[in-house]
Amino acid sequence: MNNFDIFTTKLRKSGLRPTKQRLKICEALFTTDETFHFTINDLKKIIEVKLGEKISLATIYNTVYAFKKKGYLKEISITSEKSYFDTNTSSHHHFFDVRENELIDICSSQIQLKNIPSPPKGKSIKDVDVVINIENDSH
Amino acid sequence: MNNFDIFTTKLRKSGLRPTKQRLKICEALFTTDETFHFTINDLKKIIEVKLGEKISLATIYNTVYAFKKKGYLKEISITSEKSYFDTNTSSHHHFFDVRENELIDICSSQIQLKNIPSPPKGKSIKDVDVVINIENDSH
DNA sequence: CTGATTGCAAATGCTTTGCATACAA
DNA sequence: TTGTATGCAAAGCATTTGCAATCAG
Repeated sequence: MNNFDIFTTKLRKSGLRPTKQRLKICEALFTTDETFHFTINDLKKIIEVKLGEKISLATIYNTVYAFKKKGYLKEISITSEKSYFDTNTSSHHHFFDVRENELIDICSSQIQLKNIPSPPKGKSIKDVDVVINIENDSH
Repeated sequence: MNNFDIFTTKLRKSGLRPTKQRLKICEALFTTDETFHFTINDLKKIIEVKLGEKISLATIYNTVYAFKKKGYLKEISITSEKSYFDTNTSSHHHFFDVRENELIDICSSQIQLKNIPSPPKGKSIKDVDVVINIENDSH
């Protein structure tokens, strides 16, 4: 399966039609082997600079949130004014530098979580996020 | 030490003068034995309804962030458009209902975290947040 | 008194919405 | 062709800023 087919499938499964702009968004998100963290604005910049395409914010927002809902992207739980997303959708955790607003992945197998309590009645666990907030030593 | 003195001390230690408005904010935050979660807007409403005092958002923001910086309040790491704060500053974790935007405390001793990786060089760990995202079973 | 704080209103930044135009099917 | 998606601009919130009026010390 080539990239075009992969992207088209991802979009269709997310309930979106494979339009030119959305294929560009897929190209920015899903062509590199390495995963990365981004804000909506980062993504817009990447598409403009690397792919030479101007896409409206509205389209980027709705595509990213559709992918998040479908599980192709994860939103990261941090105390920041912007939303951060991660193309690494496997279960894993993060260091978050609170001064620099910088994220670093932590492999999920590295941290052991035990005795996770049961959720309230009628609720089930979607996922568990661990954020290790860090800052410069000089504090 | 009475409440007025406690509040005055907290404010002074946070680098703020004990003004009438700020004492009201303290009253809303630190008089109940039970801890609670709130957004800036929640806090404004609480002060208006329970204490019959209108305080400008600007004052609430800068007071809450001063208290956070000093460690009298904690900001909670969740994927939400608003900032959530917690008057419970002891180390503990949260359930977060992603549909209802509802937070529930989890006592820190309940969850066991092992093998927390070392932070990058020059950085030290400020704190560790665990968020268990939950949703209704009917999904 | 006097300088720091408040309160307001305006600005900012992120995100969402509405609608005419463009485009995939 | 035809209906859905896009793009733009404008609206909506949360949060921040600037400055004249107020108040704590």
